[in-house]
Amino acid sequence: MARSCDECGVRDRALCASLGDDELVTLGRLGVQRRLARGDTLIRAGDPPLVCANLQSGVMKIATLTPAGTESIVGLLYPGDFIGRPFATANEHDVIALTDVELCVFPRAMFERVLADHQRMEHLLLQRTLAELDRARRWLTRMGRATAAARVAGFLDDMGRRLAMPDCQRSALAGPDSQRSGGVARSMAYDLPLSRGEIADLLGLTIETVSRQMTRLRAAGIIGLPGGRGIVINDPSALAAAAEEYV
Amino acid sequence: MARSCDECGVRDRALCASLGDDELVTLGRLGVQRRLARGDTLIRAGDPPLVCANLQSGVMKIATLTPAGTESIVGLLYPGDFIGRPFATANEHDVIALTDVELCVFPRAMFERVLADHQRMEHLLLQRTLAELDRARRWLTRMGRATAAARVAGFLDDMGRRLAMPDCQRSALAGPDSQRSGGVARSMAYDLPLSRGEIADLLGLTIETVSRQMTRLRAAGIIGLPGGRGIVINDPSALAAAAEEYV
DNA sequence: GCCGGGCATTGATCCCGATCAAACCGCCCG
DNA sequence: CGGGCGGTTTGATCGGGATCAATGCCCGGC
Repeated sequence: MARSCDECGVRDRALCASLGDDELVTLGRLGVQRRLARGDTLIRAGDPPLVCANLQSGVMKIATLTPAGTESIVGLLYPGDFIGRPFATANEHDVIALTDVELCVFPRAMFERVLADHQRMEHLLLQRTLAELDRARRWLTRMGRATAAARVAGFLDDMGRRLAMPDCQRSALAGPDSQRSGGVARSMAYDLPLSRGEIADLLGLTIETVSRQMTRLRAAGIIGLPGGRGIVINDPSALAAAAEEYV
Repeated sequence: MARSCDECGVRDRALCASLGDDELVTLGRLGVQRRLARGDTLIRAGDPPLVCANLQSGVMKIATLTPAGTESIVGLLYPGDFIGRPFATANEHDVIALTDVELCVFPRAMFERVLADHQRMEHLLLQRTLAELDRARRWLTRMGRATAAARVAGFLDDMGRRLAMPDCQRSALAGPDSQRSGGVARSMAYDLPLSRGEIADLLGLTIETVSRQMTRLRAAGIIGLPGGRGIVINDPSALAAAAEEYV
């Protein structure tokens, strides 16, 4: 666990990238390092928003309990991502660790003051939030019209791309063992941070359907399932194509 | 159509609410008033983002064409809403008029400069974007797990609430003929700005299913369908309850 | 009036994914 | 080594919503 911001693995990827070294010292004093174990809850829906945070390592989920009691996952958080809902009166969603995670946590009121004082940081947060909104809306069209096969393929594709990004290399997960080179997607392997049940919650499917679609993709030679949560993407372009199967 | 910002119906509801009267004059010179007819496209997915705008009256949709060619609607825009995607290199979605609309349009680069100069406006945009993200995520859980009945009920409920808000009173739509008073929801009537097909695109259903669910709600006495696009909500609390039918 | 076209409703049937049910597979612990 | 337990896979059946098809309704043009 990083002692100071200098050692922070996401120093130039998180919102803090908008700060100079001197400002960072000030912010560093406000934030406290925290570890959460897999399954721990950082933020609970309905509670007043007490904290904001930067995710340093691991993966978290943004989720809600539906009236029927099943959980719906509406987003995932990766290293470097900002967590929390400044300016709100209540949290809309739970934020829960999918793996063991490391966080840099700030009291919300204090964080809002920092935002007001550092226009570049507020600006960066705006850009990210706009991008996140686009991403949520892309997800929305997938939830609206994609078949079960396309949802699973799209999920595996997205996850592969995300975990291939540099800031996930040093995370608790097994790193991808190969990379995209020269625009051509090469095969890669990684461990899913989610259980089958969580994937089902994310995709609006059941565990059984997720499992069946995965075995279909394996039977087609597109992916390998070495056991546990391991995934091998043998044919990334076929996977991407499978993700386009819309109604 | 308003000649100046003073006459603008959404002056204190749009992003401009963050500006003083003097600043408003400057901004007013940058913006140009535009009318669009029902069905006209303001922004096309894939194009570089040339414009931002404030919606003054009418309703618009944010939509994408799926690989299969059907349209998926990922959001609606009402009077006072901000339109556009500053800081992006390409538009992710189409923005299309559902009714005749009035807009106040700005060149994007110019609008970005205004944001940089007016921290309060950028702040307001951030707050709205965060709220919009929450709304998109709430929608996401509905798309993931709600039954067809709950989707339709939820849509009618949301639309009723939105059109009951003050800034829609003077729009091209028939205004609601009664209001919620003292926290108790009263019956109301309005005209839907969307066709059955558009509702289907929004909810990830087919036209036939939307139609059937509406007749079910009418048969239950919860709503009335006076013809055309008219909607009468007889029993708002029953409608809200029907919107909670999740898997 | 009468026709024609666009949208909405209603009906019949089909199919994908949910549900119910039963193995199967590590993995930890005795 | 056996047994139990959580998670995953596989199988059989069911049902909600899609699909295919026909009819109805409204409105505008002539």
